[in-house]
Amino acid sequence: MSNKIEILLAEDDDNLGLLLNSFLKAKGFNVDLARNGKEALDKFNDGDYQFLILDVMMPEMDGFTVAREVRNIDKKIPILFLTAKTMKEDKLQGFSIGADDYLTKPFSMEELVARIEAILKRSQINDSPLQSEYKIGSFTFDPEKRVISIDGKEERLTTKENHLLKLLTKNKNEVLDRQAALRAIWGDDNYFNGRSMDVYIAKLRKILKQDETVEIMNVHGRGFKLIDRE
Amino acid sequence: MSNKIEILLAEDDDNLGLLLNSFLKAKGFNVDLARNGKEALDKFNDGDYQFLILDVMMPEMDGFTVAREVRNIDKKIPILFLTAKTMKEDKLQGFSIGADDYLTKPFSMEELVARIEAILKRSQINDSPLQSEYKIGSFTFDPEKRVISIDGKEERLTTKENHLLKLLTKNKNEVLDRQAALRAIWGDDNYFNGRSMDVYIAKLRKILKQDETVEIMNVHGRGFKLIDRE
DNA sequence: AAACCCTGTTAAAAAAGGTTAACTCTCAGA
DNA sequence: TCTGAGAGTTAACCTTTTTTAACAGGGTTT
Repeated sequence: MSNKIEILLAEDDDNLGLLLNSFLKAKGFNVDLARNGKEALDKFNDGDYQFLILDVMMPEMDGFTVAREVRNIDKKIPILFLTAKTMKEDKLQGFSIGADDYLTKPFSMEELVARIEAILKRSQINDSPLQSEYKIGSFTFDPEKRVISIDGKEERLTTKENHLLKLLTKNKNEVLDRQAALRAIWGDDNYFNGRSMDVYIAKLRKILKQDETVEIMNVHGRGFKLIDRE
Repeated sequence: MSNKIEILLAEDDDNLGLLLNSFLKAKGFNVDLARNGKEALDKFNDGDYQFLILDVMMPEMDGFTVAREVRNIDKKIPILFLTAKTMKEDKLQGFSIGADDYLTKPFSMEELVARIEAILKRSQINDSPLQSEYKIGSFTFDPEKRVISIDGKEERLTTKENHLLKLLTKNKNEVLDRQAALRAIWGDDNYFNGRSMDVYIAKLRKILKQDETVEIMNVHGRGFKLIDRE
């Protein structure tokens, strides 16, 4: 774990992809390259990125679709779109999804970096998620280590427990959409995965019971809300 | 839950949005940023804000429309509009909807804060809803916790019960418009949702029966009125 | 007062969620 | 290779929440 910004770059054109990759790395970012939308989404769900650069046109899943999925579970992460087209409609669609910026190919490397830094400057001021540890009531939760601790006692979390708690935590005091969580963790929101998730909610509740000010509340038909009255 | 003023800021221009967001946070407000009108309305219906700042021109749903919907269920919450245009007509329309103030872009951050504080000073004098708890007769209702209590006895409310009671409470001793409530809670005011709401009214009445001075009264063809003779 | 729409209430059905335990699978260590 | 622990899923059963149905009144209008 360095303290560098983790960027997820989704670009299907290998020439451009690798070029951007090495350039951004040289500029001091940590870059992870995905070659299509599906891969990008998978990586996002697994990892813990601070920035997304998405090509709009990609095989498997286009950039907008990726962004929509991402926005369901993370309202704040900056997203920058790359597109070959100048189309206004695309632009509008992008912004309505919650794009932070937009770059039309071809563009210069310097311009890209400038945009990234501008966005980071704006967004970093308030919420700097540059730490891998989160506070939940008097718990400390480290999704990287997959450990939650209270009063010095550490508890190891399983992959699924960890992932679910991470999503809840990112959406602390807001509703985590049920379907979105299922797609992010299980990849599919069928009936059985739903039941499985409920089982994990029960497990997490058992852990969180140690602090009265913390609670996972159900919002019927919508999802769950991690409440922290600390 | 802090004791800061909760501001809902609806602004589609990310540059301005994030700038305002961080500036207002620095000034000691709690700010929630919505990127379009629809999102703003959803957040408003979910949350519990004390102040609205609405950009007039936004995708999905413009600021005026948001304000109209909001005013249907909350007559008092201060609304400040932001607009790029100097148009008098807009201004008039804004005020006719019930705007408390109006700011034309570009404006200075200081000016915005000054206006906000002026409005708050005016409105706070009468009703200070700076607590998340409401009094209804001898009940205490906490919509955040989804709990209503009397004589030390707590009762948990379901999502729908809670939402409906919250709307009634915000409109205590005033008529809560039927259609408006349906749109806010169910998203749609069709026949069945209407009947469903009536069922919830019955449930709430059963709870509120414990205090003689409290009553949910029907206003034929218009809606319901939570009466508190305390 | 007849017709019509709106509301009140209760019960039943349906959908969603909570919990526990059994079952399956995988993978590491004997 | 066998065994057992740990992780995850499925099953079963139960409770809660929400919707729909059914029936009974009220209020309004003509």
